[in-house]
Amino acid sequence: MPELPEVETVVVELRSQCLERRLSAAQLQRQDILKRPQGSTDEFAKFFVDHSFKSIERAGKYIIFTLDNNDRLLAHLGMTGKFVVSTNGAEQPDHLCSQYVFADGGRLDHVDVRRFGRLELYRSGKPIDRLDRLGIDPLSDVFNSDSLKTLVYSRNGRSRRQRAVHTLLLDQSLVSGVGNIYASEALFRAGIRPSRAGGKLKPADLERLCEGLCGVMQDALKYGGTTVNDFRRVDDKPGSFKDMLCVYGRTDESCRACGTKIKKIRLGGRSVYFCPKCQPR
DNA sequence: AGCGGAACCTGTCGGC
DNA sequence: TGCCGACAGGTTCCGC
Repeated sequence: MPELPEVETVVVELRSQCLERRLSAAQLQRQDILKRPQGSTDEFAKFFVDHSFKSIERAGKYIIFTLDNNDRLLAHLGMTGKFVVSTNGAEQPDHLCSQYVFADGGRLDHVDVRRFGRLELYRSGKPIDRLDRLGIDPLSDVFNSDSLKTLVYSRNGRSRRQRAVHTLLLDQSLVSGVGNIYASEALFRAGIRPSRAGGKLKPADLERLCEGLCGVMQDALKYGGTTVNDFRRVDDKPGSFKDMLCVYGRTDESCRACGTKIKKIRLGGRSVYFCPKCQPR
C-alpha cells in the first residue's frame, strides 16, 4: 500500500534507472487502468515510442513521468501497484498492466494485482488539475503546525471540523501523501487518540502531530518504505520499515513504549490502531 | 460544504 | 479438505 515514503522511494529509484533512455515500444495490457482513454492501444504506444523520460517527479502519491516532448504520464499505484525495472528478455510478470520497452534492451513493467491504480496521459501544456487539489506535502518545507490547521477548520474558516483526526489525515486535499499506516503511526507519535475530532485539537496537539508526521515520513523513507503485503521497490525488494511500526497492524500486541495492549477500531471504514495509554485523548 | 458509506478489485486467511 | 465470507485500503461517487 504505497503512501508517500513508498512512492518517494520508487520515484528516486526510477529516476536513477529510467531517465534518458529511448523507448522503442509501450503497451497497455489492462485498458481499465487508463483513465479517460486517449484512444486505441496503438495510440498509447505512439505516445511513448521514440521518446525518453526527461524527469520523474512525485506529487502526493502520484508519479509524474515527463517525456522529452513535455507530454506526461501520470501514475497512481493504488494499493498494489508497482514499477519493476527488468530486461526485455525476462518473463512477462503476472498482473501486468502496462509495459515500457527501452531501445537498449531494458524494460519497465507496471504490475498491479488489485488494479486500484490509475494511469492518465497528458499532452504538453495541458494542466493536471487534480494535482492542484492536493494538500500540503509533509516533506515540503512549507509544512508546519500552522499549515496543519487545515485539519481543524472548515474551508470557509468559520466552523471547526467534526470528523476524526485520523480520517482528516487521509483526506488528500488537506495533507497529501498520508495513508492508513502513517496516519496511525503519526498519531501514536503525537500521543493523540485517532477518533478525536479534528476541531478539538489544540495548538500544542498540532505541534506534536506536525512533528509526528514529518518524523515518521522521514524515518520510513530512510528504510525504503513499509512493506506490509504487496509493496515492492523498483528492484522488487521489500521496504523494511515494517519492523519499526509502533501501532499499525499490532492488535493485542503490547505497546513498545508502555506495554499496554494495542487496540484496533474502525474509523471511516478503515482499521485504525492506537495505544489507549499513550494516546489518552 | 461536510460527512458517511458503498463500490471498485483480487489474494489471503479464518471459521465451519 | 474445501467452501465462503471477511478483510486489506486509495480513491471516487452518491446521498443526506
